[in-house]
Amino acid sequence: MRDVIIDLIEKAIGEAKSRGILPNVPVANIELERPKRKEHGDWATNIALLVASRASRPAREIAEAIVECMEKESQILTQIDVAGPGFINFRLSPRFIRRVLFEIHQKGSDFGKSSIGGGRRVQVEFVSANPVGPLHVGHGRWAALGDALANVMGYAGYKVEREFYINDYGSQMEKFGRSICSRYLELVGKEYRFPEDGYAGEYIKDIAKRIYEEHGDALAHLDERQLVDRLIEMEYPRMLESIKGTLKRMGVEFDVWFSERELYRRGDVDETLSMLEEKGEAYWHEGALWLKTSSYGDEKDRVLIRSNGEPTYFASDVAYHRDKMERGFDLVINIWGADHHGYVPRMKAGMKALGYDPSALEVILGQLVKLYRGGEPVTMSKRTGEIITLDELLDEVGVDASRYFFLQRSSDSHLDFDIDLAKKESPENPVFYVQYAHARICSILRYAKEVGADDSVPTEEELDLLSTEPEMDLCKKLGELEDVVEFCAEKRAPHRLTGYAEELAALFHAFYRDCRVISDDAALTRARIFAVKGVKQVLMTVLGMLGVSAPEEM
RNA sequence: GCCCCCGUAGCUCAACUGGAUAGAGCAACAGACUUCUAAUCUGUAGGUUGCAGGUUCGAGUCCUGCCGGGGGUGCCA
Repeated sequence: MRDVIIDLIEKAIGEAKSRGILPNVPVANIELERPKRKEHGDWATNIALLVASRASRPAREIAEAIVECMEKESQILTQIDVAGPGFINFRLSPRFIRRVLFEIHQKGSDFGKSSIGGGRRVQVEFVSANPVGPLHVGHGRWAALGDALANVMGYAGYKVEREFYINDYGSQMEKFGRSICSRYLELVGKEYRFPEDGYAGEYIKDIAKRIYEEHGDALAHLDERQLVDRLIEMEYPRMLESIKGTLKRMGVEFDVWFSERELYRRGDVDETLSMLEEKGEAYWHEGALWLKTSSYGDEKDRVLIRSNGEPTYFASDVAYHRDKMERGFDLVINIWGADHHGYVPRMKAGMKALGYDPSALEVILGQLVKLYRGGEPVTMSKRTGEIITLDELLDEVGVDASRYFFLQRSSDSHLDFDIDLAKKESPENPVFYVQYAHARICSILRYAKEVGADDSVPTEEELDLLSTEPEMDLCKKLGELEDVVEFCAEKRAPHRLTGYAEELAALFHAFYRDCRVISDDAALTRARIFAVKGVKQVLMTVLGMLGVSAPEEM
């Protein structure tokens, strides 16, 4: 659609130049946009304004010249106007607008797909929580975001893989083991100092209690090192399973669970580090191995191997990203919490040091989530007195509302999550508003079946009966899906999907009020059932990308 | 100190990356149920886009400097 009009404009400009009514100046890329105001038509371009400054002639004059030379394409366009300072506004023919319904009918769930991604292979790595504790609410936001982004990019023609990186190696694991060890020995009645930076959460005590119940004091004879290792090996897989369970419950499925240990086991870390050393990108200083990240835009060089011989998290991360690149992804997207923001230049520098294009790595930094209940911020769980876990939130407000709320805002602004609102089953709650539109459509279709209404595909002439404003608005909005998908994919901004869903739902509800679907007029009924089915399909598609269910009845 | 993000209606946010009269939802106020789901709809009101400059045909958007909020600035992850 867009391309067709752009093509017409290009031809018109060429024609105007050859007729000499347009000065022969270079013309920038033609941009078409959907005007905010209805009076400005269905599409508009500012090309005359851009040309005007180069040609030093009034923009309106340029615009007139372009319109003058435009073919009158009556099939698609009914009106071309010059407006305001020199915009050219296009109005689509009603028949063309309604045709979207045939397209939806034909393509089904493929309607809205775009090929803008060109089949490029993209990996989205997200959540990647340390398996040392339950997921918290912030992880929920990244889960919803990463999953929806992967969905929408898939729709936009990318080949997307979802990956979870498991930090099952190093100091976090050690801390986890020592924390449990301490709680366990406490139960056994042995003296053991709780690690200074250990995990203080109640869940650690629960784990220790369970171990005590299962094993009694049978483990207490082990020396500290053995015991900690034993506890790590026993408990981190369980924690990981529980994390997987929570994510699954949210409807998030990963293609790959990538283990940090595996990197070490395969020798990837050593190999990567010696490679960097050989290339002269890493050097030894004061007993530690440093990567020359400062020569690639980082503030200073970073340590890969500490002077105590232990590799840093950064070391395995460099190896990990090398592995990602070697797997042949064209683009790798990492979703990190905003507190990792200082880590971005370091990682990008790491990419350069390895010899990869740092623009193949994109990092989305997500801002934090604040929960509100009764207008008051909530930080702690009433039940446990600790940070609210994702599972608790899912218990309270459900998966649909959680996912929808997590996705409502741009990832780079703070999210205020109103628990009371998310639970409300009323139109103030956007999840219910959108889902209700879908349920209402299902109800209409059930009724249609009940009264034996003819729901066969209408002819184009019958579809012409959809001529009122609510009907046309609805069709126009349906036609925007592909644009929305492309925007969300290219800007990595799936939150715009929620806005689109709400707009579509609002137009449907307005249509519902003004246009009775099942009536005595068989042709009109056919046309309207067809329209309503189109809306249903698009709502399903959008809710599907958001990971929110589309209920048949509510 | 330096770096990054944010600041738009009472509240939560948009604004298609520089376009036309800055838009939605909620809350407020006034209306609409012989109806395919009123879990809905219609209307009214609400603004010096944090402040001050600058760039140009045109700025919420770009540049500079302030102010306020958040995050970062480890041989932590």
